[in-house]
Amino acid sequence: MADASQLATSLRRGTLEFCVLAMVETEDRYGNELVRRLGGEPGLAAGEGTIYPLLSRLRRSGWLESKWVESPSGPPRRYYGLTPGGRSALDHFRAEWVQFRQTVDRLVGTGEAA
Amino acid sequence: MADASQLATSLRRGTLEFCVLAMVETEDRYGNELVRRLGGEPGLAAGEGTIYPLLSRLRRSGWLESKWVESPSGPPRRYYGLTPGGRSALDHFRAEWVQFRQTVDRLVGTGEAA
DNA sequence: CACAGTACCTTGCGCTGCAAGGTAGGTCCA
DNA sequence: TGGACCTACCTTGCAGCGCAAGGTACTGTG
Repeated sequence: MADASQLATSLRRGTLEFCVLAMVETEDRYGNELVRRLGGEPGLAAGEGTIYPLLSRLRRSGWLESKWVESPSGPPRRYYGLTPGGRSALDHFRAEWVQFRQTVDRLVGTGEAA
Repeated sequence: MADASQLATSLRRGTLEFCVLAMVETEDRYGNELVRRLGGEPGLAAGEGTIYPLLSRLRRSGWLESKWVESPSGPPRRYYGLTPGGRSALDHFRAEWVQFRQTVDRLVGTGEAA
């Protein structure tokens, strides 16, 4: 039911989309680039089958906008950028995340007050 | 898609079960008690429809054990306690959580190190 | 006895992450 | 030219979890 990989998967839920928003906050990025970058993040690695549907959802939600850009070598890329709505959603998440993190730290005790 | 309540719901995913494990770590507790206690935790409030199936899953996983205890007033209660397997799962989660939390903090930037 | 309160559980749904499969354009080299 | 390989995009079907809503049963009170 919840072995090591399942654990990481469950933790990702609901957080991944905001990590993606944060990654395109300062600079436009394209799908495959995000897959590679997330692959290097411990606990957040996600494949194409996760990222592409996620990007589509965020686009439909009006949080991301995209534009096609020719690649210097290879097929064209769809670059994603943050919309004003996406920025405010990200800000909202940041506030919620801080509170959530504190609650979990206090409840499960990260080991400092055991 | 992901408004305020949806956001909190998604964050809960995968974390709630370990918060429950932590809550019965030092003392046996029963279902309704856990529902009430979680109700007071910001970002973790969960109803009966969430907690009871969760407790059943944890029991089937061998992480929790339960015993029926007569109540001084009202129907009997099913008290839950941590098994050795549950304790090791909780320890595993603690390690995973710290890493995950750090990754998210770094990626989305909680504002302190922006 | 009816009613309210406590405590347990189940059903059906929606959302999300994922593995697997599929399309198409570009590059390289023989 | 043609085939192999890479890049980059997207879709389908499945599984798990949280949840609202609905349901059962026991206890105490007026």
